[in-house]
Amino acid sequence: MATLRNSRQRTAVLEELSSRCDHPTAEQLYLQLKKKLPSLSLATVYRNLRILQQEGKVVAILSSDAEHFDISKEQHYHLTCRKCGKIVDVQIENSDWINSLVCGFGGKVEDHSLMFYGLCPQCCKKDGEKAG
Amino acid sequence: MATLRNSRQRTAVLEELSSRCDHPTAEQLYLQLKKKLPSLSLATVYRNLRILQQEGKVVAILSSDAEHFDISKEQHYHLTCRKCGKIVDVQIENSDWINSLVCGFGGKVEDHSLMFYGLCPQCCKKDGEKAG
DNA sequence: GTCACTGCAAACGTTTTGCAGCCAT
DNA sequence: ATGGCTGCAAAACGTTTGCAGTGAC
Repeated sequence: MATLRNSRQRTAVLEELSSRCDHPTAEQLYLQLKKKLPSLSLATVYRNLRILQQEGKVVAILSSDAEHFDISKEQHYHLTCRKCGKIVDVQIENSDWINSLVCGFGGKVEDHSLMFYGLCPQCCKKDGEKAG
Repeated sequence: MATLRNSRQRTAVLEELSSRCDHPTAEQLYLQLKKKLPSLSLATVYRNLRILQQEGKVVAILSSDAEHFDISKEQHYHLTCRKCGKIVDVQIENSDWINSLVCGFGGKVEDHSLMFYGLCPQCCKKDGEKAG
């Protein structure tokens, strides 16, 4: 791989992603960043996200609508709210253990990706109020 | 929802999917089915896959290349081989536990989707031969 | 006869790519 | 000055939709 340079755009993508706690799509990221870098192009956002992904600094979250992105901090997972559609972080106990749940398999399990579905804390609270 | 009819095309999609142990994309399914139903259209395959998905007879598998499909049999998971790209079935112990692994979360966990990554049995065997 | 379904083609939204010029090293 | 990077525009990709005609009930 060629030696990477530090472009203002790549730095901005990584900083913006680090400062947000939602998990934006490339376009959401682009719309926000365009306010500070008006000449920014969506293609540049995509290119940098792919580069940062290869570097291991960013992880992609597959979703049925579009790909979402997250900075890769310590091990954690995501839950997609079936009501408001938001993707929120969740913590898990014993995540190391998940790969070893696979049984009777002749191959090799190295990694996994896990998405939860349900209600985010906000929507869950609203649901409780309505029911109560 | 309107009353469903039994079309030759929908039956064929479900049968083909049941008879295969790989997890084809809509297009792979289409190419195979076109041999028996030459007038078949890719749009019809997509439409029927969505209908069967809503009926709960088919499940979609999100992947970075394209959506893959599987008949919904008893609970099982998938592993994507990082060498040959195939998606293979894996069995898991105690899959009911997975939702309850989430801790300190104010929302509600109802479901999850889990994809493993590693080597399929075939590629794992080849790797062993090369190393040994 | 009704209306769910089909094939076709065109449209859609997301992501990638080719290119000429730009800017960090 | 090299060549990784940018913006732009066009293309490519997987998937969906509108429509007129067809076929299951």
